[in-house]
Amino acid sequence: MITFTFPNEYFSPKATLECGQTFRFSPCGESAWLVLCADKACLLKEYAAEVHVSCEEADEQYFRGYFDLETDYAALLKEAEAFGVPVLFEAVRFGRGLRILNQDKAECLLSFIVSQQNNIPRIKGNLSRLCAALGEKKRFAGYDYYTFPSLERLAERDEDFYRSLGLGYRARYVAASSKKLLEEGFSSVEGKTGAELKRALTAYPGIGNKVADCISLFAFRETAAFPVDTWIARLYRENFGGAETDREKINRFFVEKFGPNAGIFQQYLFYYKRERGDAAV
DNA sequence: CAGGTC
DNA sequence: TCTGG
Repeated sequence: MITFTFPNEYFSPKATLECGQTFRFSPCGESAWLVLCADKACLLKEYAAEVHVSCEEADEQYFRGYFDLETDYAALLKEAEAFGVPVLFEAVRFGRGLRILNQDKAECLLSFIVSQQNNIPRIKGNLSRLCAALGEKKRFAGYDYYTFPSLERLAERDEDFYRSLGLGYRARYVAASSKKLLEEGFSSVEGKTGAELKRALTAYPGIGNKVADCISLFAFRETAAFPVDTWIARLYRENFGGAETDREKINRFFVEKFGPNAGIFQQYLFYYKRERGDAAV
């Protein structure tokens, strides 16, 4: 096991983990979290001025990439503030240290199918049962955890099995998309970006525009992808005086307004609106 | 009612 | 349209 550090000025484990982009993490006492992705695990510990990341030696580069540590968030926050939009200014202040993760593609795809019309505690429960049932048991830093299941294991189960884990009507989508992933992998999205990537992702069963934007942003580094959910739609009405109700139109409104990094700013806005829905701006 | 999709 | 906080 090795430990590397990163200044916490632009890395807040709490904001990064709790903003809703991932569901596979658990607090370990005060200011520490066990974070899981694919078949890997790491431990985050927050100190006064830095975050310590502990993982297997072979996984260091993986987690540096996972936590997006090569990206300059100081510049991104400056860019966000320069728009002069009060609610965005407050959101980046509130969510300071939030970083967009670079997640495993298959895990992200299936996780966000599970996330639709769902709440975070239940999504976490669904995914943890899914991993316990089909994943591989491993141990890291004294903690037992289950890996995200392989596509082989996922694809051999049917809808009824996923329903038994509590996925509800999403069970059909998980079963069908797992099979598609095992058969063709990501061949249909390979080399695609932007709108083409989004369209290709919506070809997987259970993936519509909103979930496709989430997967584009969280697993394909598509920083302009701007997921529009109920919270963003509310933000659009309450903070931007918007009148449109069509979510694709709301999506275009924000992408045109905030440009190529709109998706990153979306995550700050979403986190702020969900945590501080009562705030004046 | 919850970060929708078919 | 599933389901539970």
